[in-house]
Amino acid sequence: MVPGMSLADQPPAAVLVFQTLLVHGSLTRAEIGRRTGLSAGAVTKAATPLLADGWITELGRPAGERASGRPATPMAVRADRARFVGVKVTGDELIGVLTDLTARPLASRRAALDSRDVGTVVLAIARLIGQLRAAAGAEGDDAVHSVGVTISGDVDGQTGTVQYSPFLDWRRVPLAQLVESASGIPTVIENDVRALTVAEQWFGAGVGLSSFALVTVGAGIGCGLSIGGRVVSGAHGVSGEVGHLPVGGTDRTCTCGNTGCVETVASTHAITEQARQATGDPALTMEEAVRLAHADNAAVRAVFSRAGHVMGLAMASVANLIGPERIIISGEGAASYDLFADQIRQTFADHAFGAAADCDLVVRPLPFEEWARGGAAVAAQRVFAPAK
Amino acid sequence: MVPGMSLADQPPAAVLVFQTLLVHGSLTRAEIGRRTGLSAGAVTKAATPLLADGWITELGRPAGERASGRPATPMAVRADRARFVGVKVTGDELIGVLTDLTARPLASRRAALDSRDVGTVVLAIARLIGQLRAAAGAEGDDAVHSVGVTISGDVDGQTGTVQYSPFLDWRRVPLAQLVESASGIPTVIENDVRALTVAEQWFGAGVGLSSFALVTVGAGIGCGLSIGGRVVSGAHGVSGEVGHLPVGGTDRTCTCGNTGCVETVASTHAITEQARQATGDPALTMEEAVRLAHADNAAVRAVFSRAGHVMGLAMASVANLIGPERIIISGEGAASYDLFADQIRQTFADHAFGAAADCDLVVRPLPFEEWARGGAAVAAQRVFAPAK
DNA sequence: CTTCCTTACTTTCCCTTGGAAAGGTATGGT
DNA sequence: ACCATACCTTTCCAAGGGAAAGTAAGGAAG
Repeated sequence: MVPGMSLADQPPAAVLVFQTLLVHGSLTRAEIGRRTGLSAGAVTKAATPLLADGWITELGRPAGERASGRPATPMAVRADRARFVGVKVTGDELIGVLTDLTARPLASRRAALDSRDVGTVVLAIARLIGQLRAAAGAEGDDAVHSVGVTISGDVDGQTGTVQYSPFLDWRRVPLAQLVESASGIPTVIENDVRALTVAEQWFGAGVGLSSFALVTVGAGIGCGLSIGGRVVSGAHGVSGEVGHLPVGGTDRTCTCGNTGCVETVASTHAITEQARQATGDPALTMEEAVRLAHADNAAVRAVFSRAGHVMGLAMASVANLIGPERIIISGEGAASYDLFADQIRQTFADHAFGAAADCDLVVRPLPFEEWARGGAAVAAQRVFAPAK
Repeated sequence: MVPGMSLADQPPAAVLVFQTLLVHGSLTRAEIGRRTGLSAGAVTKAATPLLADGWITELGRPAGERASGRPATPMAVRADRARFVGVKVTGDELIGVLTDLTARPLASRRAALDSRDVGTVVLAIARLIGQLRAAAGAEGDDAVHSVGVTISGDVDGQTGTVQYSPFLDWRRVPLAQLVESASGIPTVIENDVRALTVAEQWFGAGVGLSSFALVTVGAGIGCGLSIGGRVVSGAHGVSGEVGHLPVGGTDRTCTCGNTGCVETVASTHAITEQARQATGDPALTMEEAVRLAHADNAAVRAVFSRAGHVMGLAMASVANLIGPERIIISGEGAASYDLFADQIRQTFADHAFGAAADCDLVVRPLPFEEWARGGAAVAAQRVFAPAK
C-alpha cells in the first residue's frame, strides 16, 4: 500500500469529496460540487489525486442520460482500496469480520473464549485476525489496513484503553496496544455500541442525518447517539446508558441496585425471567417465550408488551431530550420486534412531546456479525475522517 | 458603528482570537497562541484589525510580572464595543435588559402584558426596547446593535418564527420580522431555555466545558444541552424536554395527558398544589409552602423531597444519556434549592450509571432578568460566532 | 454537414490564510 | 555596557480554494 495509507495528508476538500462519494455511492463531479459547496475547479483538483491513488474510480456512462450537454462522468469510492478487520469481544466469544473500505463484510469468523484472562483473549483476537487475513486471499501482510476491536463497557478510544469491562471484569487494559503487538496490525478500540453507531452513521440507516439515536436491544439495552455528524462520547466516557433510565416501575430490581431500570424489564434476560414467572416454567428459554407469545399466550404476551412499553418510554425520553431525526432500533432483540412493535410505537407516540413525535422509528434487525462490522467501521473511519 | 458590525468578515483566526479572549477575560498574545494552537505571527496578524476596529483593547501591565524577557501585553475584549437588548416574553409580562457585548446587564425594565394578541405584544416589545435604548444614554439610533427575543415553546431561530407558544397560544408567528419592523433594530429570536444555555456557554458556568446541561426549575422544567460547543436544537425543534420525562410515578396526570411527567411533581405549580393537599389549605402559596418546609412541616417537606427525587431522576437520565461534564441547576425554583438539594444529589448519585456520576452538579440561582439576558447573548453570539 | 448551444470538466490565475523564521523590542540581570 | 529572555512584528512562502476562461462532448437547428 504505497501511496498514502489514509486521507490525512490530503487537503480538506479532497476529504470532503471522498466522504460525499462514500455516503452517496456515485456522483458526478458537478453534483459533488453542488452538494459540498465546492467550486467545480476545486472538485476536479481534489478528485485527481484521489483517482491517482486509487481511492476513487470513474464509472462508465450511466443509463439515464440527459439530453444535451457534455455527458457527466460519475465517480465512486473504490471499496476494495483497503481492507479492515472488525472484532467484537463478548464475555464468551469473539466475532470477527473482514470488510472492505465501506465496512461491507467479506468474510466472518467466530471463536469461543474459554478464559477472560487478558493475555488469552489478546492471543485469541490475534489468531482470529490471522484467520480473517488468510480468508482475504493472503496477498501479503499488508492486505489488512487496520483492526477495530469493540467491547462493551467504558472504553477510551483515544488512549486505546479499556477502562472497565463488566463482562470480562477488566480494568485499565491497554487493549489497542496489546492487540497491535500481537497481530502486527494497527489497532483501534471502541465501545461496541458507539462503534455500531459509527457504522450506521456512515454506512447504515443514519447516513446523511443531522442526528440519530441507535437503540440496541439484547442482553443489555444500549444506545448510541450521533449529533451533528459526531458520535457522542460523554465527558466521562459514559453516554447512551438508556438501559438504566428509571422508567420501568418499582417491582424489579436491577443489577445496578436501583428499581425501574429499563434493563430490568426489557433485556433478553429480563424477558426470559418474567416469562418463566408468568408460565411457571423455570426452564423456559427466550425462544420458547417468543413462540408462546406468537401463539397468543396472554401472560407471555403481557411480558413482551410491558417490555415494549418501557422501551417506548426510553425512546420517548431520548426523543424529548435530544430530538433526533430518527431512532434506529436494533440488536438481537429486534428479531422478535413484531412482539414489541405496536406497544413501542404506541407508548412513544403518547410520551414524545410535541414535534419530538415526528422522529421516525426504524427497525434494523442485525445479524450478530454487524457488531463486529462496527469495529471495522471505526477502523475505516480513521482512514477517511482524519483528526476528528 | 462604521467599521464592521460583526466578525463575520474577519478571517477564522481572528474569530478564534476574539472568542478566546471573550471566554478567558484577558490574555497575552503568546498565551492566545498557546491556547488556540495558532502561531505567534498569526495571533498578531489577527489581533491587529480587531484592535483597529475597537473589538479588543490592550491592557496595562499586569501586577504579577515575570522576571525576565520582554513584558507581555495582555489584551481583552472591549465589552462596550456593542450593546444589545434581550427581551423575554412570558404569558403576562415582558422582561428586558440592555447589555454590553459580554451580555452583562446595564439596565433592565419590565412591562406587563394585558393582551396576548400578536400585534399588541410586538408593540409592547418595541416600546420596551425604546425605553432601554433611552436608558443606554441615547447616543443615537445605532447605539443598540441588535435585539434578541426569547420565548418558551417551539421557536425556529433560523427563520425567526415562533412555531408554537403554549403560553401565548401563538402559532407560526414570524416574530423576528415583526419586532424588527416595529423597533427598527435587527432582531433574532430563540427558545428561552436554549438562549439561557447560550448565555451560560459563553458567559456563565458552561464556559470552556465540552458539554453541559442546564436544568431550569420554575413554572415549567426545562433543559438546555450544549455538546461540543453547540447548543442542541433537535431535528424537529424539540430538545431538552426534561419536564416530560416519565419518571414520576403514576399518581399525577400531566397537562400533556400522561402520568409521571417530571412537571407533575416538580414544577412550582405542582409543588404548590401538592402542598395544598398536604396541608389541607387550598389557598397556600409557594412562598408559604417554602416557609412551612423550612419550619420542618413533615408533610410539606415530603412534597419538596419528592420533587427533589424526581429532579434527581431526571438529571440522572440526562447524565446517563449525554454524559455532560456538568449539570447547572437554575431557574426561579433554584432559590429554594436548599429544600431539594440533598434529595437531588442522593437520587442522582444512586441512578447515575458508573462514571456518569462524576458529572458535577452546580446550582446557579438566577434573577429573572437572567432570562432576558439569554436573548442578548443570542444576539451577541451572532456578532462573534458567525455562520454557526 | 455545418453551426450553434448546452452542459461537464479542466486549466490558469489570483487572493486569502496561516505557518516558519528571522528580526525587533522591552525588561531584568551581570 | 552587555547579555539573556521572553514577547511581539515583519517578511516571506506554500497551500487551498474561488473565478473565469478554455476545452470536450454530445444534441439540435438550419
